[in-house]
Amino acid sequence: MSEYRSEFVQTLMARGYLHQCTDIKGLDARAAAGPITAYVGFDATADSLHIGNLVSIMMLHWLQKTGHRPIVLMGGGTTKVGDPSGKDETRQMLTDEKIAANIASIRTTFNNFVRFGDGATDAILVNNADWLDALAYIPMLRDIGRHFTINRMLTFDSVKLRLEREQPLTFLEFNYMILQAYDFVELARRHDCALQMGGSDQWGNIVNGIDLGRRVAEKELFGLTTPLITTASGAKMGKTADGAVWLKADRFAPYDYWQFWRNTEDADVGRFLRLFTDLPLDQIARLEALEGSEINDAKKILANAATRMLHGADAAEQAAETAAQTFEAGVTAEGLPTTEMPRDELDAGIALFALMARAGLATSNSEARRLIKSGGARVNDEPVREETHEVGADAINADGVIKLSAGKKRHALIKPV
RNA sequence: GGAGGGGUACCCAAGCGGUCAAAGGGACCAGACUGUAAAUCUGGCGGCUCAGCCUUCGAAGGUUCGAAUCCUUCCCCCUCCA
Repeated sequence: MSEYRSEFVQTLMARGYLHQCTDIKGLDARAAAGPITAYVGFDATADSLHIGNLVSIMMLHWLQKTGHRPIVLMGGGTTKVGDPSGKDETRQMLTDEKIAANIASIRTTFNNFVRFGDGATDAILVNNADWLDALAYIPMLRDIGRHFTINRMLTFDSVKLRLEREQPLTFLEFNYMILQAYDFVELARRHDCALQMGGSDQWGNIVNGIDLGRRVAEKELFGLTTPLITTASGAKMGKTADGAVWLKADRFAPYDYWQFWRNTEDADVGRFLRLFTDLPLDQIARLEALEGSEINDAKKILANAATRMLHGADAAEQAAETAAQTFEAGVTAEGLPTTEMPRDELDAGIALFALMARAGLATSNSEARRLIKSGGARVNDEPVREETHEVGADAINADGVIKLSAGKKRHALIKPV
């Protein structure tokens, strides 16, 4: 039924990963003819990727699953330069040590999405600092720089925006697009990489790489971008009460990650199942068709599958179990975020608002007071409206902890030690 | 270089001597309704053991009993002219 022959392109189309492609027919033909190598570049400005990177990561997953070889490109070199896209101001400089530490931290995220190794379609992870750091200035200018006109570089949004606002754009940052283009050429030479994938904001940079590849390496390269994922209500995905949805467990716990998916809007369930899980399409079609409260089952499956992909089966199961106990059985679940507290401090008694803040359910004592006053606070599932309510050792429940709740969804445990 | 306009809380944006911890909207939090959904309605939305106090309206000074509001200097943005 599909007009495409390669399983890779068919999958991209069917699951909704494709936004733009430089030559979809050509890419399809290449992928149908045999294994291709493709890459996605990731920034090393933080020690964790976030949910905005997930679509790209999933594309690498499908790439491999449909018989091709993924390259994870860590931007160890380009991070030193700083992508000016979408940034009003020059980004602060990171030290080499910090960048190296970030890369080391990020790389573990990929373990569950792609298989690394030495086989023909095994994924590899490379750092563009390996070649960018060693570039010699004059040869670089002569070999690469001559293919870029300032006229064209000035038309790029990332540059234009800065200039229009009279915000400084340093020569360093101005070079970013050249380096990213060069990355593609280098990967084509070293690893016979033929395709770059990325978010829709990367289109311009990707096209640059393709042009450069044709000129200096005489290779035919392809590029494709993924759509920007928003929720059905139009909000940008991944904003929560306290910031971004991170992919590293120490920044965003697996339980919270599971909850994030569990709370997906009805209208997004099918789309998210296709994008963020590896469940078969026919199963997704059935789940998507569920109506009314039955769609909650689909959301649990989404949460399980998405959490499993990132954090593994055990973590997913545990999160699901914690959620089932908390929301369905109404018992105290061990898996909730737990804060330890010295026993003697608890014996002395502490005001509820201070305890809520300490447990991370409010960012300040004032916020905790408001929360309690507005009726959102519970101690061991009993509503408490008095902000200065003393909590002491007598509040320790049968499970040996104190369960605090902020609203219906956020829970935390205080554990005496 | 000349002439105007402007910088207000997470974001947009009112206020232009006291009644301003600062209108309104968005985001966010809680309550109601539900299905741990959306939409809707209600309340909240600087900090502090909080009927009170403390710190905020680009920065620093000043006038005044009293300043986000007036004056001085400085920094930054926008528009038009050259």
